[in-house]
Amino acid sequence: MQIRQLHSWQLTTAEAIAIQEQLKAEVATEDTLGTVNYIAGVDMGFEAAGTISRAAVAVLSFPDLQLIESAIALRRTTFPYIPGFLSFREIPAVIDALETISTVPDLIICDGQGIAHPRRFGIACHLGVLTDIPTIGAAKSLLIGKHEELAAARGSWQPLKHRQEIIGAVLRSRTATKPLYVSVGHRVSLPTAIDYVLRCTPKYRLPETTRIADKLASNR
DNA sequence: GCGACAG
DNA sequence: ATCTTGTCGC
Repeated sequence: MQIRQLHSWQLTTAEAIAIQEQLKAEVATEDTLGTVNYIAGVDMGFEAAGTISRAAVAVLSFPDLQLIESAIALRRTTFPYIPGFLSFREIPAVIDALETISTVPDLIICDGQGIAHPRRFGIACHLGVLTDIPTIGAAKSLLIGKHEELAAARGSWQPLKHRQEIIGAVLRSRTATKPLYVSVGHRVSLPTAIDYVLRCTPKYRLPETTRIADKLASNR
């Protein structure tokens, strides 16, 4: 698939902030997804002391969650890890991998935040705006926001709030395990995002999509 | 100025 | 993310 090149990736943090502030206006928070037959998971791994980025994309059928196609892309790492700027470090290699797949996904679940971000433009939003494919942010830990205590049962969730705003949901994808931080990426509402994440976690805490992409990205 | 801080 | 073995618990 082809992905539009909206900007350079060789940036200072000040320039990155300007891009986030500009592109967040293109993020769609409502549902505009069609029939979902394929869901992709994307994840990153690093080699050579972090100098090489390894992106993995796994396209699974939905709702049966069977691996249909996968791709891996290696690329020199050019941006450091700075909380709030994850997309500038990971998306270049992810795009390389996405460009080689033939099964265009109807939905992408990202390993990181969507609008649950200081400027409401986490990696899931960024990838969504660039590809114009519906995306969901499903992170393993918190970036920003506060929430009430969460019940232990799978399926229970609490709104994640930041400055009077609901920016996502803290979701128990598996009973008695640490929750997932789910937020809107692009073209998917929060209730729909929660629903897809639950339907992609029939057995483990992490979505099957990211679990498979994770294995591909880590060489083992 | 002091902490918090996706992967 | 990555460095790393065994071990506790359902």
